[in-house]
Amino acid sequence: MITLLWVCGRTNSQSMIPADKKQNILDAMLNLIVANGFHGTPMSLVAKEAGVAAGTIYHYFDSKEAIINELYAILKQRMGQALLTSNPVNLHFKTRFFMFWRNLYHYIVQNPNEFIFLELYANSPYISQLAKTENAQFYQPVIDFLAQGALAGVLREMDIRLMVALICGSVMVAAKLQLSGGMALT
Amino acid sequence: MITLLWVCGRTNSQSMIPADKKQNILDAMLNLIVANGFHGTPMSLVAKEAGVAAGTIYHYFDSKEAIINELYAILKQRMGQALLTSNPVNLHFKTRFFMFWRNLYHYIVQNPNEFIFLELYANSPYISQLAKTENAQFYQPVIDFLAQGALAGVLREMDIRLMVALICGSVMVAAKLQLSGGMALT
Amino acid sequence: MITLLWVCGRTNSQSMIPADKKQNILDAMLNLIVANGFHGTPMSLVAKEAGVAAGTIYHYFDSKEAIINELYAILKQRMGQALLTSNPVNLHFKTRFFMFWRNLYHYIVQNPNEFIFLELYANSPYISQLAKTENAQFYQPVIDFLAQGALAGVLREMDIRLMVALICGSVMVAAKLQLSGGMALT
Amino acid sequence: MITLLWVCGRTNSQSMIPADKKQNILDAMLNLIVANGFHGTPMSLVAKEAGVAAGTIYHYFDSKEAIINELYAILKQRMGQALLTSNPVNLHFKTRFFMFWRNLYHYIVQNPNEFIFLELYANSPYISQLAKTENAQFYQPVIDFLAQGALAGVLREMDIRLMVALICGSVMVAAKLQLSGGMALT
DNA sequence: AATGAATGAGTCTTCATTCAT
DNA sequence: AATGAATGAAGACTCATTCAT
Repeated sequence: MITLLWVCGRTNSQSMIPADKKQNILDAMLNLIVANGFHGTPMSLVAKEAGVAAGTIYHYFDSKEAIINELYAILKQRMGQALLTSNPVNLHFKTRFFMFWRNLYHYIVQNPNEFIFLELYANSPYISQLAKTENAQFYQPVIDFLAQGALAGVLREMDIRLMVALICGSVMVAAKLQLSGGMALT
Repeated sequence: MITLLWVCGRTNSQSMIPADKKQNILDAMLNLIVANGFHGTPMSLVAKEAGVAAGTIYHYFDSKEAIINELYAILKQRMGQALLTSNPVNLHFKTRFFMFWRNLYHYIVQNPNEFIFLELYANSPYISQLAKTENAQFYQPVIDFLAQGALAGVLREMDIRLMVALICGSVMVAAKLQLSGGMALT
Repeated sequence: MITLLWVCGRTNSQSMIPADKKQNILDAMLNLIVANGFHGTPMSLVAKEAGVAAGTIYHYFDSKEAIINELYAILKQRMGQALLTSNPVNLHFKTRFFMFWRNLYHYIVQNPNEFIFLELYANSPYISQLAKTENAQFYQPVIDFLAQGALAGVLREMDIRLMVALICGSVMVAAKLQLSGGMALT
Repeated sequence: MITLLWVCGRTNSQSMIPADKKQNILDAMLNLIVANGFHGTPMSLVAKEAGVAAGTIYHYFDSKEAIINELYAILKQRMGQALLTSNPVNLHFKTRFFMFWRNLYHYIVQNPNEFIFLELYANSPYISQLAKTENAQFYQPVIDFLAQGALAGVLREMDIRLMVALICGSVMVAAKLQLSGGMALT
């Protein structure tokens, strides 16, 4: 007997290729966490948003925390790449400085959810202290850049780390301001 | 016969005056939330840390959320007062500017838990949007100050809000840096 | 130093005589249980409604259940007396029959809360089975009356208990109908 | 080695088909509520009685109240159907009258728990007022029947609602009497 | 690989009762 | 006698994770 039922019975997820599923899970987790926070995001909701069954998630990830950690690793790298865009080493120092500032600013404004997640993650006691240590590498490209500038005498010999903090802090707050209020930066 | 022994014989919780209990609960909540996050802080743990029974907490607060909201209101006010310390209106503008910066910096470095809580709260989806709107008054003293400077021509006519953001952002990041690393600011 | 504060400080309950307090507690329990049910009536609410402190209740009663049981005993007796009003033994049988019906009907309509409480109590698994056995005495006057009628040949020799049930059932339902709907009985 | 033990080794709940589980939960709730009342029936006990885990209940129902409401809807319908058994419209009026009486009586005597639950529910402040309004449809078949009789002149033009109340009240009390005492009705 | 029903530990909260004052 | 703060055992419900299908 031939039946068409299995055709109709196929859910969306049955036709999804595995790579899509994993990506869908990560996307769902990102958006839900930004909207509701870590603990406001039950796995059942992630499953629904990703279009898979709850149990399926555990074929791709070991645990909820594992998803979040992987998500963090991916987004951290994406942000790092964004910082280096159009910023070759051979450019003038001042040019590169503004380029960093602009790149970070645009990344945040154009990918607010990713940035909000990174901040949530960095501030959250949810993650292990180990992960926080890695966090130091977060701004490594900027650190390298500024260290180079210091050697070249452009920057005073003050603590490079403080510079990084001041720059990044100002960019973040400026970007947040635009996101929340609608003020455009020139 | 007058004796002081009864003072020692009283159990911990019985000897606490009500004001102490409420304060202990707030303190316990603050420290636990900073250590473990909102959702990593069960009421049972707050009770144990505060030295009271679980049910006792509900004589002083309506709910877990009510404790957190009250804590936020208290800390927001404390931080606001810290900003205005030694910062009379009749001082020179530049002097006041640095005073703001120093006050905020010192407040954060000396009360890291309070500051971390305020940031957690401000970034958390846990709190209502209403509370977030009130949050705007957070930096009101700084806003007022800068607006005044703008009128006096010391500051360019750029958006005051951006200034506030840049200043506060830089202070926060600098303070965070000191807290995490041990770098002293001069 | 003379102070008037103690005058103002006196709460209502301080000036209450004990008999009043006990009565207030019973009244509060009755009305609250009718409105909210046994389990919807916390002792704290009874205390507030009665105008006494929570702990005070335990000077007059052993427990919540004890209050309810005492309340039941009182109301059962009041209803029994209402049934016998203007119903002397020497009246004509038929007259007495209608008098029972009327008395019960009026009692219910005029004291709906008391009647509702008696029904709640009788139907509730809250009370012990022991109390339910005593419940049989509930309609004892009516039973006695009907038994007498049976002997006199006015009533057929059918089960007196069935008669009681039929009469009481009809009265109750009729009274409930009036209470809920506004239909007057002639 | 082939063994049949795995059949026995299956736990109870795993071998249950979903329909059974839902039914078991409803059955457990019915019996426990009749025995202990609404508030004397914790979900943990329902779970144990139904042979499922506590959390499982919440796959089939939204809340404790939802179970109770669904139970009520089911039992109300069952009782309504019982009333109409062997009671076609074309029968003689008097015959139908007795049939109603007998049907209700037998339903109550044969399904005492169901009936007790229906009464508990109807009298309980546990349920919403909305549900109580629907309750009016409870005796709709009887109301319709009596209205028809009134038109036909068999019944005096007295309030149909009173009639319904009197009949139902008498049946209920008679049935209760039998259930409690062992008196048989002829 | 995919499902989703099932689990049960853990959460916030309520409340009858006690007891120091 | 009276107070009401304090207690802590339960209660309803959630949710990360497992596992038979």
